[in-house]
Amino acid sequence: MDKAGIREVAKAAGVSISTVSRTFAHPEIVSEKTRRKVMQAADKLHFNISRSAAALKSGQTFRVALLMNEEITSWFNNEIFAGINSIMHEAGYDISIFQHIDTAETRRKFFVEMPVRRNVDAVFVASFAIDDKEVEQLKRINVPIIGINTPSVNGFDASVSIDDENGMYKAAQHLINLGHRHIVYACSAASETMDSSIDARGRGFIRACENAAATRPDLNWQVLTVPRGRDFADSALAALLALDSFPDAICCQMDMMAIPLVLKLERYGHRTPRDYSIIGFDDSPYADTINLTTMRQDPFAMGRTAAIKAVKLINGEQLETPHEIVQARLVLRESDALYQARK
Amino acid sequence: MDKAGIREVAKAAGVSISTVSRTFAHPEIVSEKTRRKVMQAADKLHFNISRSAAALKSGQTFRVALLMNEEITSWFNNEIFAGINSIMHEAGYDISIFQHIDTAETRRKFFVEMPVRRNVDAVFVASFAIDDKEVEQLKRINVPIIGINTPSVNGFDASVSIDDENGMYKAAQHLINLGHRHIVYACSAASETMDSSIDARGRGFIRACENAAATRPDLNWQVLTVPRGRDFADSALAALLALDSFPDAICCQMDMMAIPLVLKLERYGHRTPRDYSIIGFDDSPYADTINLTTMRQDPFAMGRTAAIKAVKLINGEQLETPHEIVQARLVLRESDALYQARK
DNA sequence: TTGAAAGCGATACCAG
DNA sequence: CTGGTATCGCTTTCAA
Repeated sequence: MDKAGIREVAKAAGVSISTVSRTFAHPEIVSEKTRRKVMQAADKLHFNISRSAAALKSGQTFRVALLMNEEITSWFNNEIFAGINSIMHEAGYDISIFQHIDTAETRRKFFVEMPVRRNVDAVFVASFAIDDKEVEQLKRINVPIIGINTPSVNGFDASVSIDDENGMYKAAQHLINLGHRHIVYACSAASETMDSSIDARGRGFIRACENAAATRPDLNWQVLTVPRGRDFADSALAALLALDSFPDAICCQMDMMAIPLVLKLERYGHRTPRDYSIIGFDDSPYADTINLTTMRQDPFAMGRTAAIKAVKLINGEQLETPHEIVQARLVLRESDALYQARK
Repeated sequence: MDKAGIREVAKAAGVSISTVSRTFAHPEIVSEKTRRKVMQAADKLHFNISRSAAALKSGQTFRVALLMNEEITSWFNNEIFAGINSIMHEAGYDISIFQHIDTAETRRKFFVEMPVRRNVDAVFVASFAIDDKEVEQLKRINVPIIGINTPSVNGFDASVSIDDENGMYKAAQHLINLGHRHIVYACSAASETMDSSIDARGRGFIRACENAAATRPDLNWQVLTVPRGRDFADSALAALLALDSFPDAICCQMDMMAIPLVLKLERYGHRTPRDYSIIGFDDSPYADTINLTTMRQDPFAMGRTAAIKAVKLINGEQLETPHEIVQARLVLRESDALYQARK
């Protein structure tokens, strides 16, 4: 019943619609008196400005896309999203989320459909690589493309990534420096359909171990890969317990691997740091509660950084440093100790 | 350089813009041949339809608002959001998130600003109460208002809520049935500025205990309230350890209270279920990992349910059951056991 | 089945 | 500082 149009407000206030428009868009160039009149009328009529109309005129959509592999309910994705939103919401943008861009089918669907059906002012790609053809398709919509933790930065207008390789290198090095002899890297298998940024962590581990092996011939290290999926941690637990000898150090691809391991290994007589050292990656919830030594990254901050870049790009500004790399930081807690031979 | 307009597509395809529009909006009423021509031209020109223009015409904004107290990074809010998004995204809507509507100031700001600046087709209110005046203000924007876990359903067009009171009643009753003598309810203080749905849990606990006390005069129960904030779990831990006698059962307001407690109490010699029973509420991450008995709720499903209602409401449909209440379910794991007198 | 034309609601340029 | 007016890109009768 109440269609609070700009016109009726104009009429009620006794001014033109141009003036009403100005009152909202550029209040400073409208006379104090007129402004008050308009505002009063607007209030009385429960007038809301139409974003769609404003968007149409301006050519912007005030909407950005966020592409991610897996679900938004994962710790990482959620933090990224919250970080992006903390900037974009203030700036007047909403976020359109595209989840599970992780199978050939959903990817195809996305890259065909999204440019046509959704309109966005920028697109964020989180944690996975898109190939050249896909970049090409995205470019058609002619808006900035910002990468977050993308394995390659090719075709992106801006990006912020954590140095996964080096982060895990440091984690492994820490374990090596503690004197450990038998180190295993526990990780879930890489996806076959996509190149995920997390895969670089394994390479960091291997590099550290290979380096060390040169001067430490007694160093025994191995990569233990378990299938992806809901219970990758249980799979790793089982695989670990089935080893010829239990390792004295475990390097985990992520905290979500490490946390269940320290909790459950205890039931099998392996207690950290008494019996083995373990290190995680992420510093995600409960890492501090269980005193897990881990590599900290701050995806919320990365989301913010990416969003700030996006806003600048949208506004046509140039970026000083379009591509940023951040380092993970070792946070020492109590799941690691100097190597001691088992009695 | 490339302004892929509907007009140039029309020209390129040799048809009118009406036909181009129809090809996208109602493909079925366009002849096969024409449709192909149009699609081809559209492809070639990298044409993307403008949502803003479509929205303007249709009167919809294809955007909904989600109001929540606290942050979206909490487990509950994140699940709710993911649930809503799983439906709304498919239906073509994006979600505008308003966080921290939890102080007098932010609330005022929100209720004044959002109706004016943002346009939405529906608004979701998650986990807190809004007062009559605020409902009034929301109603001005004249769109459906859907509540999720709102203490009152007053003024809402639809809602889905968990029965917090009864859920916690059941949790407490379970502990009582186990024969426990000394039960404490560990919770963080209610917010002073808002009525949160979670507050009902405490009432459920109290009701169960008062009931039981009638026939069980030896039952010793108490409510242990700690300040809200980052380290409420540590506060509770300290408070628990400072009690005259350690309880034989702990009933927790939520898993995020229970999980750190079981983990940390162990260091002080209290092990569950050997020394005490403990029950959580939520069934949130790691509850299963540590074998926590808890009351399960499914916020993702609640988000979906709410979203489905919203879509119907937006489309002018009537709801069979606008207001739904769901029950939490006891999931038995291994943090509870029959009461046994301490040696 | 297709085309012409009238808006949807705001913006901004150009006069006054 | 304020008022007309063309315009943004699409949707939707109404005719043909």
